[in-house]
Amino acid sequence: MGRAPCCEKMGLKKGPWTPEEDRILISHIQKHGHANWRALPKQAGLLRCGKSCRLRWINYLRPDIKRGNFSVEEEETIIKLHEALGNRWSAIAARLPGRTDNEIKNVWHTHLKKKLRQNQEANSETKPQPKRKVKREPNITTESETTGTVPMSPQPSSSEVSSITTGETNQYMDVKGEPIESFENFPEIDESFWSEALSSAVDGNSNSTNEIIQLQSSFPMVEPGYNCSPKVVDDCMDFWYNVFLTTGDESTLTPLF
DNA sequence: AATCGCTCCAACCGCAGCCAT
DNA sequence: TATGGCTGCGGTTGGAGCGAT
Repeated sequence: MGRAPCCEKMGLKKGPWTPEEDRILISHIQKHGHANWRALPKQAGLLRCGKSCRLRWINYLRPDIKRGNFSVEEEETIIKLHEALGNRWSAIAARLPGRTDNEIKNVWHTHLKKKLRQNQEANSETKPQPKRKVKREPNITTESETTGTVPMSPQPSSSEVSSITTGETNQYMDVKGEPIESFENFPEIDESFWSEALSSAVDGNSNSTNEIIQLQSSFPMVEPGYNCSPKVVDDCMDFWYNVFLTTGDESTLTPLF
């Protein structure tokens, strides 16, 4: 795929915007809108690339931008949403009116990550591990801090899978109570399904949550055993728990019990 | 007053995905 | 189906600001 020439090759300006450039950009967008970012700087008479104009507008000049420090409520919302959605800054920003993805990303890296780590350290010293394991995004763990990699939907660890076994024997049972030796023929679900479903559920898209409900009714979890793979069961439970974390609606926890 | 080190944030870079042809 | 153009997104960086020494 061909790439557009970069600003320098085109003789365009980079770096901080001047008040005059801001004024020109605002004035042009107010008069003509921003249907075509690539054509905009030329039309407006700015020596900037479209990308730079778009970023300046979205992150700084837009009239609905909320300036100033984040409130405690906003920070808590970001933490909850990040736990549920991972590094999907634009998705998080969509739920915080007046805040941009760039701003949220910055506040996460400068304040919240640190704050969360301190909380986790404090909790691990004082509290025993909860029985119900919450799937956390790996970028808030010590490991990802060092690697910097952020997979969206981490595979459950062996300990997570074993959390739904029949206790001390570590043996999975089928609906008849017979031991399951292999999950080879059990249905599996693509990881992206869950992240998509969670986004939709949080957005209030009932079609998506209906899909999960149908999935659960196909694979009941309240039987003496499970007739789907442990991973599907675990993902179902994590899905509802993440919806609860994001929406705060306790009724979403009902399918867990 | 000068320097150093750290924090914060605006802006850039490169890639992925969508859409038109 | 393949290709090219464009936008949007997430990761990263550079430098201004500020406090400590």
